[in-house]
Parts: sequence; C-alpha cells; structure tokens
Amino acid sequence: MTKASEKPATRIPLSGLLDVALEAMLGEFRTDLGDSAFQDIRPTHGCVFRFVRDDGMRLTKLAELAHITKQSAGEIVDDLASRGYVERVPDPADRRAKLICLTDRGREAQTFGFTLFAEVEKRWMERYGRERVEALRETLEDIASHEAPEAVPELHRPELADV
Amino acid sequence: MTKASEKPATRIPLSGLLDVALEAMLGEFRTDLGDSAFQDIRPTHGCVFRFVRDDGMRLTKLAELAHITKQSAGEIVDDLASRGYVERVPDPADRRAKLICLTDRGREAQTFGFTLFAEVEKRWMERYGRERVEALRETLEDIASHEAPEAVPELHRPELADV
DNA sequence: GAACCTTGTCAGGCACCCTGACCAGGCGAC
DNA sequence: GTCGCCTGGTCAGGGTGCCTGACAAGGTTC
Repeated sequence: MTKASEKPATRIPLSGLLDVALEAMLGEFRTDLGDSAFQDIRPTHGCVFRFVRDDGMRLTKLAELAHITKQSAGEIVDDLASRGYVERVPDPADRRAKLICLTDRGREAQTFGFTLFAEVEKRWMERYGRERVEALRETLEDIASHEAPEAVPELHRPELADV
Repeated sequence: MTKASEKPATRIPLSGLLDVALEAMLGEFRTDLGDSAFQDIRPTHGCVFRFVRDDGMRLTKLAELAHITKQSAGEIVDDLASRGYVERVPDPADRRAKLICLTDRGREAQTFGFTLFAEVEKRWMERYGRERVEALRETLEDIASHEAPEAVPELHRPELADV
C-alpha cells in the first residue's frame, strides 16, 4: 500500500507512547482514589507512599530516591503530616535525624493505593490481553532495574519477600 | 524459594515502571538535545513540536491535543516565537484565528528531535533486545490508540504515509 | 576540641499551569 | 440588516511544585 514517496518514517516517539500510557493509568488511579476515603491525597504525595516502608525513612533518603531536593521532600512530608498520614519520629540512631513514618491511616492509604494499582493493572489485562501486559511489565522491570535501580528496590531485594 | 509467610504480593505498580522508563528515555533525549544546536528548547516546548505539522495549527486545537488551557498554550507559543522557532500567521479561513507555524529553524529542530528519539530507541533496542522493545512499542501503540486516540493521530491516519 | 560533614529547616524565587474576565470576529435567527 | 450567541485568542492574577542559597544543630575525624 505504501508508496516510495512517503515521508521519512517519523514514527511517534516511544516516549510519547510511554507518556500516554502512564497518564491513562494514573488517570484511572486518581479517579478511583477520588472516589475513596483518601480524596485529600494529591499526586505529589505519591513519592512518600511509594518509598516509605514500615521502618520509616529519613528525609534526605526520601529526597534522593524521589530525585527531588530535601526542601521539596520536607514540604510534601509537612503536608502529609498535617493531614495525619505521616509523623516524624526521632531517629534513635542519630539525634539530628527524624524518621518519616506512616501513621495507621497512612498505612491504610498505602495498602489501599497498592491495591488500586493492582486493580487497574488487572483491568488493563482484560482490556489488552494478559500476556501482553505481563510482557510489558517484564520488559519495563528489566529497563527500570537498569536505568534507575535505586527507584525500584523491590526488584533487587527479592529476599525481602522471604522469611 | 518463597515461603508462605511472605508479604501479600505488593508488586511495584506498573505506573511506577512506566514512569521510570519514561524519565530515563527523556533523560537521554534531553542530554543529547543539550549537546545540540537547540539547547534553548525546554521540555514544555515539546507539545508544539509533537503536534504542529507543516500546515500549522490553531492555538485552541493545540491546547486541546496537549490537554492544557489555551492560555498555557499561548505562553508556550509566545516563548517559542521569541526564540524564532514558530510564528503566528493569520488563518485565511477565519480572521479571528492564527495558525501556529514552524519556522525553518523550527522545522529543523522538529526533524532533529524526531531523529534523536529514533536514535534513543535504537540504543534501547541494542540494550534490551530488538524484539522486546518492538513488542513494547506495539503494545503501547495499542494502548495509546485506545486511551488517547487524539494524541496519537499518526496511528489512525496511516493513509498519510501514502501518496 | 577544631575542622569538617550531614540532617533538616527557613527564606526567597521561578516555571508551569490554572481560573476568570474580556474583546474581536463569525454565524444563525428573525 | 442586527440581535444574540458561539468561538479564537489575549490579559490579569493566583497557586502548586519545584528550585537555589544560607544556616543551625548534631555527628565524625583527627
């Protein structure tokens, strides 16, 4: 069908496709979250729920993982603290530092968020095919573990799933 | 290897993987662009080069495609115009409207940008396997054409490649 | 204990995008 | 025609999210 005189093959950039897919997925997530008991959680807050685990995390570490300055991270944590999702507890190992810890409500929100993401992914499997979405995930996991290993610690500490 | 007492399977959200991959890809692109003759092009400008074609585009249409307000689109276009990448020409079909058109330099930048994206994708093929990256693209094209068809007109007007 | 590094905060600023108000031009009803 | 309404674009003002710079308090090294 194509003729020799067609344009010099400017395919849509892969980054554009990644962007559309990401926005679509986040759109579904935010819609679901907006219908939930955690409506006051904004996109910026995501980095906290994404990286902070039950043993808490220092502000500097969070900023490093999220690729933002500690000042920015501080603002985000302040905001989440004022809403009752996190609290700063003194770090027993260093009197300068504080550990950012999820409150009970914060942990609820975190669990709810992860569950929501799993549901969205399940919907996508129904929509686009289980095999394809799983292949998508596997390739992206490989890419992510090479491009930003520190941002996906889950992929490098599988032993955390044991014991 | 895994025991029955492991955590309740909280895989890293697919959106997180998409985000890491997107940022990595844009990072390579921006690094390359920063080394080029088009250093003054900022991320925000991307929507113009992404959507405007040789026949120009109205501001309202651009805003709609990029999912921003026409005020925001106006600012971006003003900025690109001050740098000599675009110009507003009166729309012969409607005396209220102006067509945002790429200048010669703008077209150079657009072509350069698309070429750069193609090069980054080629590097990823070498890094992660041609088949896998191509499968990634195919799945993402399918997703994008369902989730935001208006943002990827290339996928719905294949006849543009002919004649 | 002096010099230096690290943790976190305060102050100020900029990029980017928004809402609201508005004008000029097009368009249909009468 | 011209009245009312819609549309394309701009102006004014504001807010979020991030930044740089400066700094105090505590840890670390010698």
